[in-house]
Amino acid sequence: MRRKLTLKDLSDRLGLARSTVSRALRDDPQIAVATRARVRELADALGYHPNAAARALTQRTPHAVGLMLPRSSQLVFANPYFSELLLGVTSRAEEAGFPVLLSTAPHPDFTVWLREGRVDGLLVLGSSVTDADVAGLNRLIAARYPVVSIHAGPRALQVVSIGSNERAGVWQALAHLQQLGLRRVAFLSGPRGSRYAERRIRAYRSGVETFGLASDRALLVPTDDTREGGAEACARLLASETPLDAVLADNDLVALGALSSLRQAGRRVPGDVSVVGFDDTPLAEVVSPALTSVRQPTRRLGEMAFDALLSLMAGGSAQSVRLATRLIVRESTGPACHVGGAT
Amino acid sequence: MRRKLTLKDLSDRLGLARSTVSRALRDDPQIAVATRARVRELADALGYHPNAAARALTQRTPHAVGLMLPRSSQLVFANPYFSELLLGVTSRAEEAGFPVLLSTAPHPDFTVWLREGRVDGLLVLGSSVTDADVAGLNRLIAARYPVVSIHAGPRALQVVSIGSNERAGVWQALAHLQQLGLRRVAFLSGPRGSRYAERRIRAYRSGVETFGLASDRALLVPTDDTREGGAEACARLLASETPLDAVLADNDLVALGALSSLRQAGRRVPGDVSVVGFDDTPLAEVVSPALTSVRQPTRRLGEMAFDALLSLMAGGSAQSVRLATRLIVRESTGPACHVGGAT
DNA sequence: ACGGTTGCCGCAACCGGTTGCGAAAGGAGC
DNA sequence: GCTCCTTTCGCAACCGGTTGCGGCAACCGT
Repeated sequence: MRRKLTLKDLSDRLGLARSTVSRALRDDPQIAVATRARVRELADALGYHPNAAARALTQRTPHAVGLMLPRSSQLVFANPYFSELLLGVTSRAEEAGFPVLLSTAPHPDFTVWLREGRVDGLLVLGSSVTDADVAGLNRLIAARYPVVSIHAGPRALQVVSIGSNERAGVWQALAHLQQLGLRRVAFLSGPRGSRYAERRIRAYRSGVETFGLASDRALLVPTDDTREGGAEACARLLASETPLDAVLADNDLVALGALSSLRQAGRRVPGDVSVVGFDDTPLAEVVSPALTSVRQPTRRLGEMAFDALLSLMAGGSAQSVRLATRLIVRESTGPACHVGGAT
Repeated sequence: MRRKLTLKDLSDRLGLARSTVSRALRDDPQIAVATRARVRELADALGYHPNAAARALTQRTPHAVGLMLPRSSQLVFANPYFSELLLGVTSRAEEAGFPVLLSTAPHPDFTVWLREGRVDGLLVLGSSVTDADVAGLNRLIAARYPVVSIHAGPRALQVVSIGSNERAGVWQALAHLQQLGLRRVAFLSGPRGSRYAERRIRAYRSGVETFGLASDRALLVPTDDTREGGAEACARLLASETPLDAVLADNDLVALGALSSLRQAGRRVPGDVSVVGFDDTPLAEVVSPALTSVRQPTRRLGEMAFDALLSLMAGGSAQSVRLATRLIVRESTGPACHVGGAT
């Protein structure tokens, strides 16, 4: 039973040629209607489905798109942000009838899929592209393989990227804090060295300058972008006794970590320290105090990335896009209020 | 440039036969070492990779496994529980060198992948299998296609399933609440009609009886398993003035919803009402008060499911498994304390 | 009744690899 | 110098479909 049915099996039973059966199944008008019906009937009865590989060999039809995840997939899945992104991608992919091939494999392995024709296009998470990956990807892109990056990757990566305007996002947060009269704003950034984190760090630095906030090296603390990392970084910051009015986190998870460290240290939020997250994941409104966060149009990002890829795969062109971010103000930010506690 | 390289291209350039080139690339000892090197070199230089479809045609080697998501993929991605599951699956899949094909397509479409040979095995989420899907899946299974279900599906589904002992989980929660002296325990269940939800409802009912808790139809409120649904259901429950000591939620999201409704209604947690979640997602420890929750070995579930599938694909056998759950007690449950508020 | 259409269908080549087997080239042994 | 055995390759068939084109029968008109 497990034995695969082939066209030949059908044609033998029907006393027809393979080609005839093939055409009949594809509703070729060349074949008499009666014959078509007869073939279709047997095929249904036997549960026949043409072999995908064989069909792919002649019909150069699109098959699937690949989504390349970072090696540390744990990071991805732990962050609801990526869930949202994935949702955007898969929802569009479903509409287009494309399965999504997921891989946490190292990039080189993955790009092979493209060359092998297992996938017809590649979606990469810009933040997960390392310098070591750039060359391989650039080669693919130069060879006109469809590749789209979600968020910009390393500068050297010559790829269409769909991202949000992170610089503006950081600035929105800083402007908000400045308006609240907060000057000493720490940034719990992503891991030092990643282009992605460096980009936001630059945005933070220039923002600090632009808005006339306190510039202090001690206020920049890298994290590993996890909640635990955020908590630990924030705890270290507090332990260093650096004066602190507010914390801007690289993502919501880090912000949650900061919240718990602040609570442990007995600092009130937002009375003593305001906290701003990034991404505006569902977590933000769940936690208490509800998190002020820079909203990215995350799902839309996933959708647009897929659409861009689709266009590329169809032989068309696609442009890089920077979507706007928006600051969602909730309870975790507010003016400093030196009532209760010390003084 | 986009023109695909074929074996023939290589063989022509090298003045060798296709077969020789093919063998050389696969390091066949039949081929002289020098020749192998020469071939490999050119292949590398040209960036040649054999076409996956063509290769699949002759080598009946495993290619990928499919993960069948429910139609409402939004639900899946919104729940960190599934992220964890996915992490388990993909981490194992990566080790095994299997890409994971994701689909939110309706099941019939998906099972076709299996028949077409696009995937060599299928992982389904038991909770997302509808009665309409059962027949098709059973047919596949009867034909000895490798299928593994994560959590048990409908009773009629004859599939190997890897799940947790949900009945025990529900009982653990109820036992805990009983020990706290709480008798009126509401259950915010999953959607009525789904086999999955009904299973837990049965567990709840029998648990209520076993532990001598209050049995009241009004205490059973179905939700759609989202946070909003949980909030709304809990609000309705409160509005109905049904006396209430504790709430057991179908998952952590629902529990979070309940928390916010309770807060809005001015009920203290756990002073007035205790809340227990299910799944013990990362959310549980983030929210305040931190959520007591029934922990499922979620990631392990994903891993074991993949392993079972792998075994099936290798022609071996696999057994259904029920993993144990564990109650993680945090701040959201405690003895009733009628101090502050009314009376 | 006969040449010409038309409608259906089958032959065979092809997609891009893999593989069994036989043949040519080269070296060893005598 | 002539067998005989290896080593190294190439021929051809095959995997399971798709497709160009040609053949055959039935049917048409006259």
